[in-house]
Amino acid sequence: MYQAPFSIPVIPRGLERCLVHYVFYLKKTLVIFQTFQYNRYENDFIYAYLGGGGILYVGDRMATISDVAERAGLSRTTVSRVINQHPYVSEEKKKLVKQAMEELQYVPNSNAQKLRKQKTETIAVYVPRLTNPFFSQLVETMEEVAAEEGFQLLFCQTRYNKQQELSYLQLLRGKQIDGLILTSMENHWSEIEPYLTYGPIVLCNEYDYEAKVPMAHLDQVMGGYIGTKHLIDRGHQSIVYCSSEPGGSRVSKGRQEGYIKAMQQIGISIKPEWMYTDQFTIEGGKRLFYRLHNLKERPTAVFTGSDEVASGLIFEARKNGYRIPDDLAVIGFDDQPVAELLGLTTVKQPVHQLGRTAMELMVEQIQSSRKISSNRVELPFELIIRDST
Amino acid sequence: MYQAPFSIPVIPRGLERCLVHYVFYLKKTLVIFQTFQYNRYENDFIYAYLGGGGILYVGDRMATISDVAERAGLSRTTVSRVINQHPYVSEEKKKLVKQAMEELQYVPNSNAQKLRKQKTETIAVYVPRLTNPFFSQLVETMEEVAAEEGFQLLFCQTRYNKQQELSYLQLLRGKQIDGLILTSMENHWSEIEPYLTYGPIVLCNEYDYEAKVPMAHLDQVMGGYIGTKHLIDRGHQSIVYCSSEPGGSRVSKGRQEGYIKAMQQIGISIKPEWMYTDQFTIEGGKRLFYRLHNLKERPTAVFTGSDEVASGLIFEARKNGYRIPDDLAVIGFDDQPVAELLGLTTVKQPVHQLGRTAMELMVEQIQSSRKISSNRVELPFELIIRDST
DNA sequence: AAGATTTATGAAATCGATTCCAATTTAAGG
DNA sequence: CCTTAAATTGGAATCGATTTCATAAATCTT
Repeated sequence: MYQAPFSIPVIPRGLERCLVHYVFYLKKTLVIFQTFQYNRYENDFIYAYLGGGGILYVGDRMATISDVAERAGLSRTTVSRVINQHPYVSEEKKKLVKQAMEELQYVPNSNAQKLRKQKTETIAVYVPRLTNPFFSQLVETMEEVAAEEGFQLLFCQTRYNKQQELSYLQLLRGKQIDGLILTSMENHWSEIEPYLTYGPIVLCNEYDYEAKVPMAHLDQVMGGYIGTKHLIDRGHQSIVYCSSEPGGSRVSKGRQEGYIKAMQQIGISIKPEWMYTDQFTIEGGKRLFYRLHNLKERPTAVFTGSDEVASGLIFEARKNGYRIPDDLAVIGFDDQPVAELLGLTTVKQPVHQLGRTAMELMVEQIQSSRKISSNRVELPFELIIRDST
Repeated sequence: MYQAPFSIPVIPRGLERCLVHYVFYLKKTLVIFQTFQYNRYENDFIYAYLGGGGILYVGDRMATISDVAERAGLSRTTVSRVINQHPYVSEEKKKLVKQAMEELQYVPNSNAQKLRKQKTETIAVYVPRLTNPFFSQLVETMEEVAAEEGFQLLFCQTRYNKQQELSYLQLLRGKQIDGLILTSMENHWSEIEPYLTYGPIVLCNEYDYEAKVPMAHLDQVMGGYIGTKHLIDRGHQSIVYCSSEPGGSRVSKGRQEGYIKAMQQIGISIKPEWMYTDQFTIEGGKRLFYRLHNLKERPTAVFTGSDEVASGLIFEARKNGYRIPDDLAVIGFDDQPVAELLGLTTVKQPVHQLGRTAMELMVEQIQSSRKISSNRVELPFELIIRDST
């Protein structure tokens, strides 16, 4: 190993960074060797800069509460009291502190606050994927409500992945978030329940009657029923069901139950080739069309679990000369913006209300310390009839 | 004030919570008075429970690194080394530590880590609003890349609000995030630049040639030009321009510039009533239709700054008996999923690549300590011709 | 075999806030 | 004017981790 031909002074902590930055700024190469073993891995003093350009911002050390206290000639305690709006601080000192904060451009280090206060003012939202307009609307609303209430939103996509979902649950244990909203559930509730010890969980859209937690959702059985019933009322008998969500989600199970209920009510026995549960995108809708198209006995109507699937299906059907709804009636789900544009009959979900309610339940939960209630809010569906049925 | 008829023992910190929880569990009412004045506001000992029900989870105290150290019969330092995968820990002790962590279900408190390490592994993304599919796609991709790289995503909507945007910038100063990605900019760059001292900022979609920060964006002038040129090539002369973003954004300015360039190239002088800059939703597209419909001299083609506006416009036009593109040609922007469904000609933005590039630039920026480069990545547009022109 | 490295470990300091506890001053009550 | 309660203030402990610094044991070098 290279042996420096001169003795190297110990560089005080903090200074070494500045040195490197300065040399970087001068566009020179700097190599500092220090032989103390611990430097090797804990704070690597060996730097080499090998070219390039750009402007370097070496930030000043951020002002801390101690700086403010010193400048104001008061104790940290008093400054903290001003920050947190405690009573029992005289107007006079309050003004001194505020001025010092202003002058130093002081902003409290939120990690220190979180550590000490043991709360984070952050709520995580788990969504399978964001590009589904249903979920992006949900998240948009939730962010709005959270912001109103002074909370931040940590955003996670589970990508319909069980393992991903479980790994994100660790955020609760690591005290990184105050609470968790699940908009879908890949794992069984019993897998998730233990995490309640570490903080509140709220279900939104997704639901489970076993779970003793607040939830905002819709009666999916009713949703499936309403949609199917509408198709039946239009005179259809051979109706295909295609759900939007994979896995063992209650949501899709409920919808399917509603479909079956409606069909049985008029005494139609359901053929196995009428059930599809693996499509949940526009592309999925297109694929669905070809599957149906190739059936010996083609259905006359399709109940889809999302407007995305419905639009893909209609798109591909039209391309193949089908007239909608005469050759094939299609009903969607959600009432996404695209539904209006395409004249799609659909079962409307009150997304805004859903998101708002869930977030409000969460905030309430957090603010009422650790009391866990199982407040269940069920919102109504609405059938929007357009031209596709 | 109520005077307790007996002396009340001082309740040790920590126990009081448990007491309350236990009494709650028993569904009794408990009132604890303590007369020490400080309790009044700093930690309120006065509880009263007045009914209700539910299950109470009184979490165990979370295991800390000290607990792990004690159980393993080692020091905190060694445990920390195992957590952070430092070398110089013998296999034997490593196993001891891992076992202790397992047994205690230990998860490090991330706030303590952030405080000590002075980094948060969290990146904030500012988006004007999420329900615009362009932005939701962007965020989806960014979250994916961030997750790959081990970062979390804090999600903020600025709602096209200058003040909101500035207030969110404080997150950087409060060390709550390692970096910030802006997908739109309400404020002038000079307002934002000072915050660079506190951490890296990356521009995505939005851009500003003055800003010496990494950015991933598209040549919006070219985008505006390509779209307009296409309409001109189709034989149109009276072309209305409608941009998707309000405010002084470079993006819309650039696009407008491209439009003007294309028009001037063939010697058409632009009428003031051909320029609209305040519509950016489906509803906005509908409104736009009526404005155009009421003009004495109706245009034959419209260049819109987003597929949303374009679809609203087409929807309303068709409702009023227009044939597209014969009576009115419309070109969109973005190539959102809806464009294909509606057969909308559009200027496609490579959203995935845009989001991925921006996030990669950010991660690189964070990992290369504080070196600030002005790496600018410009991605290409693509014209997608369908049936609306 | 002596000196120089490398490996391995832990006690104590530190990150930047809040909370506890004690002490002092001011106001209210009788 | 004395007693009691309320209003102020600050020093030290604490939150739960990482990093510094010191020191000892094992391994190389020559």
